[in-house]
Amino acid sequence: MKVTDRKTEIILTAAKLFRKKGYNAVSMRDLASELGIKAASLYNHIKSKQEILSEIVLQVAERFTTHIDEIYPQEVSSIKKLEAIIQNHIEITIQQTDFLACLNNDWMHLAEENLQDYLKMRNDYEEKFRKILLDGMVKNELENRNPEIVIFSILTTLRTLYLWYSKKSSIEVEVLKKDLPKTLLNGLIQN
Amino acid sequence: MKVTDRKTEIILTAAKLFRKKGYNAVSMRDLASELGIKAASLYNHIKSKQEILSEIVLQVAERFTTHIDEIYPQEVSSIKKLEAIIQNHIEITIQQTDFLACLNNDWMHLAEENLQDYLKMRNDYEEKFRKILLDGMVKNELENRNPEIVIFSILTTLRTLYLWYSKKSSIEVEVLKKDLPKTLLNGLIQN
DNA sequence: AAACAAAACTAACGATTGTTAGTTTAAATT
DNA sequence: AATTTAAACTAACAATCGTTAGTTTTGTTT
Repeated sequence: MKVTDRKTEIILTAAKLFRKKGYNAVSMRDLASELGIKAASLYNHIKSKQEILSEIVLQVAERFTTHIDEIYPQEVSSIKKLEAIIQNHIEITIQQTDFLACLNNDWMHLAEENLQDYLKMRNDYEEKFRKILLDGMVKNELENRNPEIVIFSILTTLRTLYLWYSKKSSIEVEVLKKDLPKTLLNGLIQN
Repeated sequence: MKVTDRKTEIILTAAKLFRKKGYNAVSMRDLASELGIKAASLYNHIKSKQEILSEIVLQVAERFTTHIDEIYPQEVSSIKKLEAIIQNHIEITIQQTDFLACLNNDWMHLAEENLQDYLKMRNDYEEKFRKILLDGMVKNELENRNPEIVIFSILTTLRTLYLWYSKKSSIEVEVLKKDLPKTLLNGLIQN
């Protein structure tokens, strides 16, 4: 019984390289070389370069989907839900930094069916997020403001968290978990 | 005297394609075909594919640099400065959507010297932004919160504004100009 | 009409791409 | 020890890449 099988190892290494140089800039020979083998040997473990990308992107996308499906129907305030979503983004960012970067940068290089699966998950996620936010505004838990702008601002920050996290890892994760929800939800200007 | 010379036309078309598919996924033949000519003909106007990328990225980067260099030393509140910076991002987003997308997605494909120029401009920009923010916190114009998290959150939203803008152009630009600063600076939760 | 410049063309180059076929080595199972 | 399986290898393929050289077409200026 292997702790990590070769396919997983290939995908993890691919994610690291894709993140650094982008999907199209990483050749199968680059990837093989990083693993200390020849390019042809990769095909004993994976079907194609495209399969590697789809495993990376869809795995993370499913994790987001699963979480929001769990949070969405709960009987708590919209603020609590938003906080839970933010925490989840932070955790995925920490645990799957490279995968998340691939999802952000290279999803458009997914082939037809994989691309459609991804886009569906992404739309469903945004739709649930939107409903939570609108619900909070209706119940006066959140300020009434253009919801699309708020959605965009929060989701964009969460999606690109990995850019910042890998640069400033000196700051404690706990500080991030405490201060990011404040920044995103409570605002900035003194009052 | 030409209204738009051929080189400019090539660069504009390239930016459009780079944005959609990424720098590495767009071949010189793709670009030529989009312009109705053959790939070799492009080289009557440009030196290399790399030159196209650097013209796109560095042109936008210089525009940001110029603006913050103008705002930075002014004798106004830090809030006013931040508002001006946000307005500038919105304007560049509207006027140079494709260029901005290229800067965000493909800057890492710049070759050595171009890459260094870009990174220097980017660092200088962030440094000035940071100083404006810290100054505002010292003067109690802004809430005291982890500045790196705030910087990240605001800059990330501004940088990726183009993603949202091109999707939701139905919303008036004026709404964006009014609501985005509020969202980024005033926060969300009712009080 | 002749001369010139600009901008397109055809053809081809060497390098690199993802991938396949067939073979050999190493490890696990009988 | 013999057999089977897993995972590496070499070699090569057709396609595509950015780019160059040399030529022809087009449009403008003398």
